[in-house]
Amino acid sequence: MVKQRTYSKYAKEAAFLLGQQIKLGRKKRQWSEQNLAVRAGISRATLQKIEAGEMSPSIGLVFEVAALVGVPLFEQDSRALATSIELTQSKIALLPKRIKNKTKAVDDDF
Amino acid sequence: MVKQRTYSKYAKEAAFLLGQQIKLGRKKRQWSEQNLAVRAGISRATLQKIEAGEMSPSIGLVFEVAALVGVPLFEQDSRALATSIELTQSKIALLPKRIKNKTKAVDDDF
DNA sequence: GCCTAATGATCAGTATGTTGGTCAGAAGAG
DNA sequence: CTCTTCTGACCAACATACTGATCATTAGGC
Repeated sequence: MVKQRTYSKYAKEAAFLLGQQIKLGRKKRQWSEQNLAVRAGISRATLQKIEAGEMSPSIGLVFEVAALVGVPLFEQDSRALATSIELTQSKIALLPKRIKNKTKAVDDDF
Repeated sequence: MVKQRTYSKYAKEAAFLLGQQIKLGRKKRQWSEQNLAVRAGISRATLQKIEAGEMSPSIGLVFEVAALVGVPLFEQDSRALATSIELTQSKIALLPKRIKNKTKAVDDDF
């Protein structure tokens, strides 16, 4: 039995772009797939899925590989991540702890 | 038997930040966990892992949820993704198709 | 204060990811 | 041209994610 999950175009493109950037980063470092796979502690088969931009690999493995080849996640400066986390958490703290049954779209957006 | 995989600090922070941003985006839209889970077509248990920034969920589910609540992935402008993909692919095309056994770090970086 | 529903947590079963192996084809070095 | 090994693709076995359910706690509407 198949589950046949569907993904939005945006999510698919983002995953694909991330995979391409990882492949680019690997090549710039002149690492073979096998080489990078060993460094990341994963199998070559999984690395191939990641670079192909498939949706199935775990986010942990993808981010780990991205970090290894120097693909910037969110922030250009890696030290800025912690700052962004704090900022985001403080924003969450300003909102009510629970959402009551509104289902209305307020959409303040970012 | 446990596998006990380890992740770099950078990868863990990135995943955590993404989870926090998703939680923030959900609250801004005043959607309950259940509400967002249904929209994304996933279980609430999985959504909780995603928002907690755990490394195990698949990148497809994480990106899909992020897209739903409007968290920007890579580019602020969602239309820019396709452009970035092309740009990255053209960069890859400039590099040799195969990496020969060097293992040297050239590190052109980004 | 009461009552409803959101959240946080855990569980067993099923679906799926991940691995290690293998194979064919071909790019690149000499 | 020759030889090495990188890449792309596929497989069965095992590890793990995902689900749907349930329970306790408690925030927030009235």
